[in-house]
Amino acid sequence: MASKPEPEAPRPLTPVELELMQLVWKQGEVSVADVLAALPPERALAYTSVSTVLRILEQKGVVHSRKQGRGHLYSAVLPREAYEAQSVRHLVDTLFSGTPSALVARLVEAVPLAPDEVEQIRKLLKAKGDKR
Amino acid sequence: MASKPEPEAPRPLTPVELELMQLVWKQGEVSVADVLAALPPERALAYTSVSTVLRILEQKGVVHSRKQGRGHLYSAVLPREAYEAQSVRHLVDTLFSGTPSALVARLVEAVPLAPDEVEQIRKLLKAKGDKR
DNA sequence: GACGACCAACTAAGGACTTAGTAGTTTGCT
DNA sequence: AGCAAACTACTAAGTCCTTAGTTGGTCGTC
Repeated sequence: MASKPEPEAPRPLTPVELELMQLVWKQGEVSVADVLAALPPERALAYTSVSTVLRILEQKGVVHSRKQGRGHLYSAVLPREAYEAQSVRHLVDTLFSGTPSALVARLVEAVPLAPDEVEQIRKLLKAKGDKR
Repeated sequence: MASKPEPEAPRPLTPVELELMQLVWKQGEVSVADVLAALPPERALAYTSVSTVLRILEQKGVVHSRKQGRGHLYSAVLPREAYEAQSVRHLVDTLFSGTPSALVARLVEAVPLAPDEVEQIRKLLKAKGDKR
């Protein structure tokens, strides 16, 4: 059978995994050294730690690696947008009983919104509203 | 000094903790048996497991307990709205570089929005926009 | 062809999370 | 007062997460 490739348990990324993924998403294809260099100076992880986390991310199917010279180059399999979508959905489902407007309600009251942010959101809705 | 009561490390709730908190928030003041009874039938946790998690939540300062008859009654210290706000802020900060509209953009494209949901959100924005 | 630098895989240790058992205490009832 | 049921605190086992060391392989250079 095996008709569907199985989205393979979209488990949320752990904090460190997310931290490194941010850099992978930003840079496209990276070596361990690249990631290490891109980390803020106060975040002094060991080379082997970064290497281990990247390997775990590969096991989880979040990144892919190809051999290059001495080492490997890692690149994202899971696009950033997909992970963002998955995270938002998860939050709506677990905390806002599946009601997106409840999330937005909390957002506008809990986060200081600049006027242009409000305008931005309004445009998004307009586009959505018109499209149906 | 001790001028501020310290929001005492708003660490995110773990999955089980959140699951039980949903029931505490819904029911107001609950015993272990209440929580156990409110769990869906397919979620067969042992009495002692629920008891343990509630005790942990108390240690973390998320709930408060008072003695009542044989056992304890637990009630939320952290209001649901506060936790919702904290969660949304966390998501905006970690994944959307502090840009709320980016979250909403992802939301409207990733979650199927009913027309009245769109209308709901629009009203929220209107209220916000007018207020400034 | 050997050496030094770089790199990956394995391993490990400490902590947190989940689940639940055991043992001992409290309570209500007879 | 004594017993059974209910309840709590302690404890523990298994898993995952985070961090990093060790070991052994690979590559470019002399």
